[in-house]
Amino acid sequence: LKRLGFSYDWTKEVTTYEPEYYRWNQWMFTKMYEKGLAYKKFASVNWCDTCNTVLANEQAENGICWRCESPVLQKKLEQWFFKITAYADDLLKGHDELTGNWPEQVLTMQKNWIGRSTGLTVNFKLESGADFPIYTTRPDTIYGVTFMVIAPEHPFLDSVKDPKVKAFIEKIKTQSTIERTSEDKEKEGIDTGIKITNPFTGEKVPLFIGNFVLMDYGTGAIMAVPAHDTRDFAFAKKYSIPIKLVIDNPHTPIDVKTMTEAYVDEGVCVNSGPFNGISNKDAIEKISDFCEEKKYGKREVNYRIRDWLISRQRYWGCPIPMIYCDTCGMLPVPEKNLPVVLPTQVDFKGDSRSPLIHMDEFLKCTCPKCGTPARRETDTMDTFVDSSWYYSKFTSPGSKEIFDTNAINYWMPVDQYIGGIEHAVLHLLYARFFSMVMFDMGLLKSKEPFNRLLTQGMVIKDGSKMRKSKGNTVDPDGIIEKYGADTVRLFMLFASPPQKDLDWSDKGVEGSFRFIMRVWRFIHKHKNVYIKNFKLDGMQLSDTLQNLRIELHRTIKIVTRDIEERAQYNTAIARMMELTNTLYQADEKELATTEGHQVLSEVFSTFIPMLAPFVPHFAEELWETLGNTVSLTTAEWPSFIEELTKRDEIELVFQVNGKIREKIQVPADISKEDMEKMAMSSDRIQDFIAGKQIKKVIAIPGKLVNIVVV
RNA sequence: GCCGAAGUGGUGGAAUUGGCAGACGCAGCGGACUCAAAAUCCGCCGGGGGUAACUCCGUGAGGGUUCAAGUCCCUCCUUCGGCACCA
Repeated sequence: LKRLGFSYDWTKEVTTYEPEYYRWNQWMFTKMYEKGLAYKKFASVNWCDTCNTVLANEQAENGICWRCESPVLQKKLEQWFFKITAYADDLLKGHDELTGNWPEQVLTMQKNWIGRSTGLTVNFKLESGADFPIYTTRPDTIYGVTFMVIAPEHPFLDSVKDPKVKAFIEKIKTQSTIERTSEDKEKEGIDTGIKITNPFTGEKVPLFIGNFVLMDYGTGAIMAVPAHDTRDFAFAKKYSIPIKLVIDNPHTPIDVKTMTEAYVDEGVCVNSGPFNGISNKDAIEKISDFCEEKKYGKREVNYRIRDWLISRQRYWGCPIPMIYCDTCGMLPVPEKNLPVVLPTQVDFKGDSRSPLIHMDEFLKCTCPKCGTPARRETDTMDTFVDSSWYYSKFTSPGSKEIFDTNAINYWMPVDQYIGGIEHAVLHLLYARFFSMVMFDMGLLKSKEPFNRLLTQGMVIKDGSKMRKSKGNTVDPDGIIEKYGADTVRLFMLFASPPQKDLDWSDKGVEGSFRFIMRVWRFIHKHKNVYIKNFKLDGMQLSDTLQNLRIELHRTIKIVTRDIEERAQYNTAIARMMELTNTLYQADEKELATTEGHQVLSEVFSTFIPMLAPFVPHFAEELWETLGNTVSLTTAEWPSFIEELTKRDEIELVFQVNGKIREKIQVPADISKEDMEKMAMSSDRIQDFIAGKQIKKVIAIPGKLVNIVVV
């Protein structure tokens, strides 16, 4: 990083493994515990056997551990969670603010991950008269229910006696996540013999256990409408369950007997009691109203996102600051006793458990309430907790409180954040959640942590992402040795826009080196003409010099926009290469005049600062060569004169029927009428329109004239 | 299956709101300089036809809108990414 000349402010460095940093993790945790945003629950969780720890949903990618790529199992364990679901709506609403400044792709991924759906929770009835609640987003199909399905893990099934049913439940429970969600997942189920009553129709339908119903979404049980749901249809066919049509295709009526797949499109309600004849779209609202009036159930919002499981059975991490007392129960460590320091003198026993469990000096403590012996929580926090708020700690790394108020209000939110797309539903979601929690605690003045986000592409080498663990990295030292650090910087920025993936190749690195050397030679050749306080006001310039000035100001404008607004550095560099080409093509005799010296002085005093962010060492050296004594790092970014970004003459294009037939040079301020006249009087245009009828003439000022003939 | 992004010369990639497709590089070809080479400077560089002026075609494929489409709309193909029994 140092050889490449990156400008980090190391006085703001923070280190997440230092107790002085992670004490604030613990402080945040206790605050969140007080607010009910951190809680412990016994739940089925993702477990990685290789890492010997649980994982968050976001970290169990397709049933594979994100760190070691081994299959994830489900285990029932008591674990700590952050209640990110309480912020699901805020996280979604915040997207409005981010639209345009965050890549659409990231917003979409987060939106899908949060997975908000609106529907109806309906209480079906057991024979005992007790409620059997289900969740549906398709109230319009409720008259078509022919069976019900419940998740194998559902506690409702604990009382089931039938040995065949019990055996089925055990079989499904032992399957791994991958087995249960594999590609050729066959829907499997068994009839419990229990009958459930549909409050809308009074019909009694069988209750099945199904491997495809998820315990932790909705109520863990569903109503099944085979006529209008693909999964229900397949299940009904397999177990010979009746199918009842309640939405008909208004164009070609459906015959239930000959149906080969569920009808999932829009249509008209049939067999639906009072709702017959209306469109199913209207029926969604009408049936929901009816349901609420009759007190069968109520409208509800559900989310796909799960609470963030943050406990880890890893030793290396920030200890969760909780104490267990036999008399007082579970208590957070009081603020004055923070941080709970992770012991670094540890003895790894070689078993799968955290060494903290064997360390009495860590484990044993006194209850902060009653003073009797108690023990500490031995789980540590997910490392993603550290990175969920570090950006705000950068504002005041040494502060006694979590943040220095003035500093945090000055710096936050982050103007420009940069990261990989792989963090779309991991770090970027967690960081937004934390930022919102900190906002609600009054720590931050903005809800969103990052105003603008740029997701840079991956660097690909030999077909896969360049990474240390793959061993396909390219060391820049070789190229630095040969061409210098600035060439490496320039080349990488010039190769492609930062958002795009880049297939690494050093082909073309010569071009960047050549450009730098071209600039070097030109400036050294003319360094003696440089006037510090040049004065171009009121000077009459020759066409060549005026043109050079215009090119300069256009370049400043474009480069400024490419950096500030577009983050497209390759085109900024291309533009500076063009300016260099113009300099080389300028008449040496004209450059040697007094006016020429003035113009060159303007060029040098703006071009070099423009180069500085790309090639800082090189620019600094040239700057000094010109006799400047103050470093470029404190120089102002060059400004441009808008008037000088406009050319006096422009090239006008004449088209006949959309095809270019002639190009001519005209004054830039030519009127629309004159443009048309010139086009009409052109000999070449006349050749093309002679004897034809002119239908239309389109003139776009400053651009072209198109004559439409038939 | 659903959602999203992308597809432009030999090659990396350009192209404000629809307005000259291929900027700027790399590779290649030619010229100048040199005893020669390197470096440098200058020029050419999508395809077909034509001696030439010029002309026709061309942004994954096929349609459409428009005076005008790489850009907008529809259908499809390919690649990459995300979600994936979410009821």
